[in-house]
Amino acid sequence: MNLKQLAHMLALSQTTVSRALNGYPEVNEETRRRVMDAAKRHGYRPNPSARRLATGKTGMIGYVLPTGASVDIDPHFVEFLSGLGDYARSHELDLVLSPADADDQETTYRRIVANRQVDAVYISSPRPADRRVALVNTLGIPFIVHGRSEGFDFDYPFTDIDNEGAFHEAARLLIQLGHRRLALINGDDRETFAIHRERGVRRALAASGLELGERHVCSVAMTEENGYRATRRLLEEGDAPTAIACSSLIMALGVVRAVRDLGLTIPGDVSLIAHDDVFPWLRPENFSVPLSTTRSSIRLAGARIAERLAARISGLEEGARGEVWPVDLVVRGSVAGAPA
Amino acid sequence: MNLKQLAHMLALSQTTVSRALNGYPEVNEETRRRVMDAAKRHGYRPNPSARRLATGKTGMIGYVLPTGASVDIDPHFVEFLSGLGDYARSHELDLVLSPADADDQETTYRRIVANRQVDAVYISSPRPADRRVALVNTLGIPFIVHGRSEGFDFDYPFTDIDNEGAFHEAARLLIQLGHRRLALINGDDRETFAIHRERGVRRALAASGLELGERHVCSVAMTEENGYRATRRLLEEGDAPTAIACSSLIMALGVVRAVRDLGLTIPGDVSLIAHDDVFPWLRPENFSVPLSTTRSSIRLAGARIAERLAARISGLEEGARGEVWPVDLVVRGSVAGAPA
DNA sequence: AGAGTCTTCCAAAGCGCTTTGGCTTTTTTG
DNA sequence: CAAAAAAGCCAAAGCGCTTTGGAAGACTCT
Repeated sequence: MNLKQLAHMLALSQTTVSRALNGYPEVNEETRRRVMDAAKRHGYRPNPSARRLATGKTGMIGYVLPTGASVDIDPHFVEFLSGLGDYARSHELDLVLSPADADDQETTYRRIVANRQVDAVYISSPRPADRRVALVNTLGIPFIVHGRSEGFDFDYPFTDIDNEGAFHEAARLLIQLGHRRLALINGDDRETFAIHRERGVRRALAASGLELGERHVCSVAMTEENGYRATRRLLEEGDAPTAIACSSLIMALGVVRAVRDLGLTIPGDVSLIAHDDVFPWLRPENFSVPLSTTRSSIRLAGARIAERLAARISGLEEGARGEVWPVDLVVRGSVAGAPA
Repeated sequence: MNLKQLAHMLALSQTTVSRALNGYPEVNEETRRRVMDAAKRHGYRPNPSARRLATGKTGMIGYVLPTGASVDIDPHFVEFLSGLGDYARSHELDLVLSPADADDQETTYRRIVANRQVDAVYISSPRPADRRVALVNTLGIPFIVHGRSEGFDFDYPFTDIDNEGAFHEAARLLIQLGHRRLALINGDDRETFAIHRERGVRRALAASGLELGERHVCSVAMTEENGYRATRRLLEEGDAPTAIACSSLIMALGVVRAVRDLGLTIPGDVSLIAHDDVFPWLRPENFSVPLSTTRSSIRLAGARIAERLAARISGLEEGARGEVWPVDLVVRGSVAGAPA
């Protein structure tokens, strides 16, 4: 059942039927009702390919997925996706993932924009002066950044969490508990979130006249193994920290294992605070010692990003407003006063 | 730059240019070269929306993503996606995720087929007599199932791993080591993979005249917490098992924690074998006691599914061939002879 | 040399929708 | 009550591609 047939059986023109269906004003309400009714009765659904060719609208949002043999997609992604999908579903939006060579995403961005394959895109894991953000900004497609970039001469719309504030609070708590030597096991420090977290820790330390030792900060891919290695290194060298802030629950698994392997305890010898993105399958309260965390649901962020993208597509949202969500600091058993 | 313009500047008809570009035989090689050349020089890329309307081909593969507040997307998904994306990239395929109410995916399948939104779909986590498989089969869109369904009167194409064989081997090893009371901590037993794994364990036990006790098998969502709970329950009751087979590395984290909490050791008191889908961020060799596993890279499966989908789209693959991959049994420190 | 075959190209008809520009008919207005 | 404005509808022109059904010219064959 296409428009032509529907129009024919209603003895109306395609124009009128189309307008009736799309809510244009220049059609009699009585007629509109008839059309709507017939459309529903015959299960008429406009062909998206045709509509797309005519309008350029696709009803899809895009994400360029970096791939490659050595590229691992972050497990956070799936949780983000849950939120995004949840919102998108209720608004009949689909998500198209365009895989791209991790080292050349630009080509793919250009393609999906030139081809009008999606109505909007989002960008995640941005770095300072991220080229994707600049590119997408000039290409003129609606977008939202999940996280923040920095150092542009233009503003852009983003949704981020207060990484700096979160790690500032975490560090401040540890300092108040008497810790003097903190360490930070961070994610890839080319990404803004990691930079912000480090900044937060440093700021808290500085406020008490302390510093984050050169060797007390490390930046690695967020795997269990890396958490383990970093911790071993930290604790086996001289000047070992008495407290660790850690950027991910998965790395924290490795931290806990390393501490145990060294015959030390949490929080007796080492206090630990990790960032929790809220995975359903790994909860900080269930660690052998319940883990203190800075908590922010990445799933909620996904839903929010979808919401903003939808708003931008339909013109409800404009401008370059950035929003920064506060982060909870949840204290559990893994922190204690510094050992004497 | 569109076809019309290109044709005009070459003083050829759109027909000829189109055919030259798409490799039809009825065009002079010399002409084809000219066309190809000009196309490249001017960066001509056919508009996919238009092509799509004309041919019905989209260059996209689809996946219906079950969503809902209480629905958690499996973290395996992201790893599968890595593989899929990796292959898809090299073939200029995009993946469209259509979020659907987890309880009504049928509507979404019908929509994406009726609308011709994708050229093919894949289905994951199938159950016996899975309605999605039956539906997609009758709808006539090319598809591949990742995993297996059962109990149809038709065949369908799938790629699965030998879950039964893997768990059969695992159980057999444990039995050979003298274990008599095995337990299985399984995933959702409405899904085929879980059924197959249980079958594998039972078959191995039966071969030695043993059985899988009623209370020695549990089927839960694969979270750390559920692994923990299941293990506590198993080990605290009478008739506690001396060996555990576990369907996921994430649950195994909980198993290990529970064993430790009870003051027991692996493999001294309990042997443990878990299934490993090969996550880059959590490796069995890095468990406090290196974990024996049945191993199969879900990432490779993703790539394979993409490959088969591409083959089906282009007509290179037909029929309903199912392929079953063997699974490695990797023995590490977490298994030992049964305690006396 | 005329008939039949290829080879190579083209005009035009879709694909199914939206949107422009205009044409009636009805309603409002001075 | 005539003129102007508004309401309601339509034909047709896109959107940019593929594909059908020729047709012209070159080649082969008897």
